[in-house]
Amino acid sequence: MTESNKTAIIKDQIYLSTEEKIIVAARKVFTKKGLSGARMQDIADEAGINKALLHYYFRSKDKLFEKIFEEGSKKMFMTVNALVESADLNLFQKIEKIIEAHIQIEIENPYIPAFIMNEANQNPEFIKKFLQDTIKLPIKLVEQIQEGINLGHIRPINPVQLFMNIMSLSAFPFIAKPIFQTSFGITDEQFFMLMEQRKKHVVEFIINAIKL
Amino acid sequence: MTESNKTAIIKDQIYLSTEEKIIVAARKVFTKKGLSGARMQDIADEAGINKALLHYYFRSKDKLFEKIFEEGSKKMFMTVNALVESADLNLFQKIEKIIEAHIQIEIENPYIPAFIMNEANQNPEFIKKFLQDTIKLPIKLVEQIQEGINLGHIRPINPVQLFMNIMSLSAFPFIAKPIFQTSFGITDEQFFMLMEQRKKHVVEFIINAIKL
DNA sequence: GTCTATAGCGAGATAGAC
DNA sequence: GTCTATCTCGCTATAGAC
Repeated sequence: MTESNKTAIIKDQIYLSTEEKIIVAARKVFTKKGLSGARMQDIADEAGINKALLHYYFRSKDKLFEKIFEEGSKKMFMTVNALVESADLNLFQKIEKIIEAHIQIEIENPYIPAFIMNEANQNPEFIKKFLQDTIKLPIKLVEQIQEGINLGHIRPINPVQLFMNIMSLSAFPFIAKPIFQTSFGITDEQFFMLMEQRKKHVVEFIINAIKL
Repeated sequence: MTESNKTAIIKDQIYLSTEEKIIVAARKVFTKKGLSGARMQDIADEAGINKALLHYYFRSKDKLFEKIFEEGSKKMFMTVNALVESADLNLFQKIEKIIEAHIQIEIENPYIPAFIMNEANQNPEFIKKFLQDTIKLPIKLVEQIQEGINLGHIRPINPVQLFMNIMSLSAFPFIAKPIFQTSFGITDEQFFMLMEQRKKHVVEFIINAIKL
């Protein structure tokens, strides 16, 4: 990103290089429309530049998509994974942190869960190769759950099912957002208020479900 | 569907009219690839017929897609909705029936949840118009939850959050199937065994979470 | 009702001027 | 680095023979 680049964009209020403008625009279009649904023209329009420039900065649509998918999936998985495998939280603390962090990230990036799941389903081979370093078995968490059962702190439960529950309760409302909004007849603002409340709700719900 | 039609297809073992073969093929391709990702050629190949025939039976790709989306969304929502709003089940029975039916339908149609959510996110206007008759506020269920709280049968809880929990715990694992399979390193068969177990697991999990 | 051939357009990608 | 113009191909859709 050169200086001449940046200064040319002051009219747009935000001080972004062309490359950054492309990223922002591509993020918006790809996360909404997916790889096959997105059009390079839409991204160019959104960025306020020409189609040819997209190819100048990123060789192809696929390359640009990979960039966006990588940053999106990293954002989603990295924080949660770190918490899932952290060594210095007990089980209940860990569940609380995971859920609060997970839902918070989704509030800030509501399109990402559906975006990732969509591409993961439509192109599993690509995603498996792409995410095999990012997605790991939650060994530490599973151990802690097993330990909690052995010590009689929580009910007997399949750790894998519990892990799926934690992820499901955090992520699904964002994936089903348009369905739930239609069903409940609520605005975006009301939906996000529900999700704010949901942080505490899901933590309590899970603790009540498992604790003895 | 004419007789000559049917008899021409006996070589395929299964006795399907051309129209039915198209539906079956379109269901497979659309649910996997989505509207924008699907190719009419792929559907024709899958059905063992020519592209032109697709247009003969269904005027356009969009029309064919609507057919598939409608049957898919109906299959998913109708049974669950009927249970949600049924008058002759108490709250605990109802939660049990909803979850068992929901997961069972998804075991039989594992691609449908991701299919519906994907299109709902990529084209919310279309979906809202399309599903506004199908998706209703779960009034009866919400009343029963409120009643359970008032009678001291269950903990105080936001009925809307509980409804989202029921749906999340049933649907999300199928949407995140490729992710979970990568994470756990399990086959399709093992995944479906997990989902069979999950029927009872989720019912118990929710009951434990809410009952006093 | 089913096929082959092709029209027609939209989209990704490139050439080349500035 | 950015633009306009254009190439090329793939895809939806239709025409028309059988």
